[in-house]
Amino acid sequence: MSTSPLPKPTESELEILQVLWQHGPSTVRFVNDQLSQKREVGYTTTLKLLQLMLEKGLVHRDDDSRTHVYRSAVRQEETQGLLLDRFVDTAFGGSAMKLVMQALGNRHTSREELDQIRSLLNEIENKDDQHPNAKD
Amino acid sequence: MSTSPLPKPTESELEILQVLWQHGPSTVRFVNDQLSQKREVGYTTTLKLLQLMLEKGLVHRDDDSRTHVYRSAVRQEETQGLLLDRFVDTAFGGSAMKLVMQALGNRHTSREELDQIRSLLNEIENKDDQHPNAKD
DNA sequence: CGGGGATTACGAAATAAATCGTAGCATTTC
DNA sequence: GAAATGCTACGATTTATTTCGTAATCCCCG
Repeated sequence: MSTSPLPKPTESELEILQVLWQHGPSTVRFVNDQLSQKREVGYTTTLKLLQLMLEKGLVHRDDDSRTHVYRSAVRQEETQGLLLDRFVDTAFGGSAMKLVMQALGNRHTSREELDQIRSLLNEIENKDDQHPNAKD
Repeated sequence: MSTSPLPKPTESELEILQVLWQHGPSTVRFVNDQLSQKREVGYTTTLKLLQLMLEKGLVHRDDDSRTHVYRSAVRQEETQGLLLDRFVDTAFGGSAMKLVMQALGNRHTSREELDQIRSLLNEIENKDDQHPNAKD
């Protein structure tokens, strides 16, 4: 019943996943071009990373054609949730609350966003009341 | 204006900082005992880490007495803010909003906590009104 | 005093992550 | 059909981090 081993991506792997999440299935060339916009990175470096990610099960690969196409094997929300867990733990001593407070307090948040959060809060409160279980 | 280089602590260093933040200035022995409650870790490992952190400027050391006492040289909120920035960037593609939403959505949040956030939201909104403090 | 226990200093091994060079194969091009 | 081009495979190196062994030193207790 392994829902999914869900290996923990490193920072570089995360960068790649961002590209795949944002642009969909991509070639090594494309991913590398994207990464290169932010910083210098060799083609084979990106290639190697993607190969490692394939082994880890972080991505799938379509190698029908000579030029392989990679796509994310993990869902964005799920992965981010996982990382969030780890981060809350290591950086905030386990208190998600503190993290949220800090995230809200530290940076500028528009009124729109504030309202957005408010409705989320209400949703949570309601859902919590009715079906502690119903997800989705 | 360079507030301070503020070196980025690694995960292990973070663990130690948590101890120092939580318990105040401590001996190597104490820090090691605390860490050992979570996982096996050798005494000299902790010692070495603290020494490295001293060099990096992450901690101060009082070596008046033979048994040195270390204390954090960085403030908790500041450090956490720094890490949060980086994390938002690498894991959430820069959207702090998404992070907050996910943090709230994914885990159980008590009504009390929800209320806590609500008041924070109000505070922010008010403050924002009065002092359009262009922070950048 | 003198030994045992604890502490620091330091070097270096073990591990993890990222980067790249080179070789080899396939496809295109002339 | 041979050279040029572009791609993958793979090993090796580099860099960062964590871990620990050993030696020197100090302090307390008998």
